[in-house]
Amino acid sequence: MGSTRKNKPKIIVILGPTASGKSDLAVKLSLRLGGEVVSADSRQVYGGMDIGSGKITQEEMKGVPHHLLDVANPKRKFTVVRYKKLSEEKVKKILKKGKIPVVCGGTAFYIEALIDGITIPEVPPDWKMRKRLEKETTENLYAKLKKLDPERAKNIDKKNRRRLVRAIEIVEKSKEPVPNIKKDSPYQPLFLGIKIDRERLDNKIEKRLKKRLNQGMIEEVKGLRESGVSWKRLEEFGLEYKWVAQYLQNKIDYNDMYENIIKDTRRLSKNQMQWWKKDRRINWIETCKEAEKLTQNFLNSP
RNA sequence: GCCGCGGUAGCUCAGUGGUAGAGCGCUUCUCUGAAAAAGAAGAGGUCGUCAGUUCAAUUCUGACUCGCGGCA
Repeated sequence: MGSTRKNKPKIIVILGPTASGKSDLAVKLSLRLGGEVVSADSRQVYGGMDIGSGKITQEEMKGVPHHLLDVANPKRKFTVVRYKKLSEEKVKKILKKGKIPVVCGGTAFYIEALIDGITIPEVPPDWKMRKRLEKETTENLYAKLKKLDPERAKNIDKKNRRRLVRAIEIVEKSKEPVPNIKKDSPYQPLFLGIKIDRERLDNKIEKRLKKRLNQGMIEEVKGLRESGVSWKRLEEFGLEYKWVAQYLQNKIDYNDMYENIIKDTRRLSKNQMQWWKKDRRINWIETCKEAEKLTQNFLNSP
């Protein structure tokens, strides 16, 4: 394993909680070392969702190419598998040009799919089947899975309906048990995690929300609705889109919208950290200098 | 000053004559085509204070105290 590792292409990953300043760092590093940014953000893949998802602007890119932004239509569902496929293609192209891919984003699952090369069963979602299964009680779903695939039933979260439905879907469509998850990274990654204390992050979250509201975030959501994105769909995107959609439907007042966005964003940042805190590969950095130093050492090493 | 309503978990509030619950927050955790998604577990309360009735009071009674509203 150690010997093949050297042949793997180098890739840089910038991660961190929402509002921690990942995009800026990605641009800075890319300029310094000739990199191109591959976004890893489950909402920024959608066109038209700019302000609410905090998409980097043309100006902020400072000429650094950015990928995996605006590659999907918000009316349709985009999934990890699609992300994995598209991002792998982009990374390959960037490497071919002799540039360094800089993966940057807050969607841990997407990063894992790309960097760790996890295999996801080749069974596309069957929404009709899911709708049917949704009607069953959680206990029934679990019993059903236990019968179909006792192995998977052993370690699945028994009360998580969404997971149960997916597992049943895999078994029923593929006629085979859910395969064990496999991880096989095709890359040699350097993980840079942005370290920021709770209080400072909370301040940034609130400041950022105010900025987005000033930039016309509410108008953006209104525009999406007018272009045919349903309220239900908007609410699925969560956070800004969910609460602004409720506000626009007069379900909640402005203040509740504001507070709920703050609340959910804080919760999100905690959940993101939960995902990463056990990953020993991540270098937690506080300054740009540290990042540059680590990057340089990484690129100079064999 | 009088009348009314209220004081229960960090917050908003349920509730019961046999020492208590929910939602949110908080802590910890999971993660196999929705992942900013979907879930799990846990820690928090001498039920405003004092006294009375009672085998037993957070629950009934009284006084006090604090908050809110109304009348003076």
